[in-house]
Amino acid sequence: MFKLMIQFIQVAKTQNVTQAANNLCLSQPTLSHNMQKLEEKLGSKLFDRNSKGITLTSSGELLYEQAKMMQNLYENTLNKLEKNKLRHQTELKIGCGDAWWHLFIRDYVQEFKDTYPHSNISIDVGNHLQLMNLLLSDEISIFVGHEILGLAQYEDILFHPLFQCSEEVYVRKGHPLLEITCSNEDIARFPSVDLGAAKKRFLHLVQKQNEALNSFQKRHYLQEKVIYNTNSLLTAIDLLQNSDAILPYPITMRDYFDGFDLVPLQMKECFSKATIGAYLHKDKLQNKQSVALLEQLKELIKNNPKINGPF
DNA sequence: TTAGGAGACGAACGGTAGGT
DNA sequence: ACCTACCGTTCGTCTCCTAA
Repeated sequence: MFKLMIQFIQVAKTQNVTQAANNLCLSQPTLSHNMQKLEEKLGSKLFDRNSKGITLTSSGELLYEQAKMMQNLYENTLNKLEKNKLRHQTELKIGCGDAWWHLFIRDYVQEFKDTYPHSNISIDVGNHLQLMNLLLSDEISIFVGHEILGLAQYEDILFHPLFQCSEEVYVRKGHPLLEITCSNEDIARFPSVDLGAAKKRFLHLVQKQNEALNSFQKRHYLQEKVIYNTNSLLTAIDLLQNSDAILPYPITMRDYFDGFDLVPLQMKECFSKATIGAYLHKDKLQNKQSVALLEQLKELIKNNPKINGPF
């Protein structure tokens, strides 16, 4: 029926079956036959036929107006479907921790927006466990975060290392620890703000550093340790500003924290070093878009002065 | 694999206007 | 009145697709 309508529009437009047939790449008899079939299907006479050619009847005029509207609607629908397809084909679904958002993911998203202005963008910022859940349920196609041993040991997940990053310990201005050069034992006496996965890393580190202490001291310390648990960076900042709590966080966030009057402690030794990389499904490695995304991230890291060289 | 239907084509045909 | 050109219709045949 739709094909007949397209042919009808052409005939009505040219008021000439032969010319319309040429335009449609059909033979004139075929088109003539099809117009009769259309009249039969609709039960209305659409053309007045005479030796000079054809003219539209009032029913033909009415159908012509409606058919043009149908054609416009159809073309708009095709257009929208195409745009929708494109939006989903190029859709960016990425996850990261707050630190990596500020360090380079934000720049990547900006580039993506410029390249694909009509594409959907979905960014999840959170801790590793949340992001891993999103990755496993295909809500995001990739996420950037610390390497956590064991986290990528799911059968279908790969960790692709990108660079190494040192951590510092941030506190409010005027914090008592700012007067000294701190050891890990010094900072362990203060409450720590735990941003999701940071909790596990920190406890692991504290336990490791205290292996030399006797078991009584160790138990005593761990029991007394106060932890402010949150999954929001802004809440963590608020907690730091209004308490003596400490926050271990990547060195690349120093400028950002400075804007909130938070400063790093002077440490006797490097507090911690982590490998930062991209987690993605193994099967996504066959996907051109995912591979391109990984390459673009590597390029951004290479050109980012705040990152001390790629991994 | 095959039969039936749909769609397309070329050839032939019919009707009419305009020129001679 | 006849011829020619133009336009649409009808008919027979072929090809391709689909369902059994």
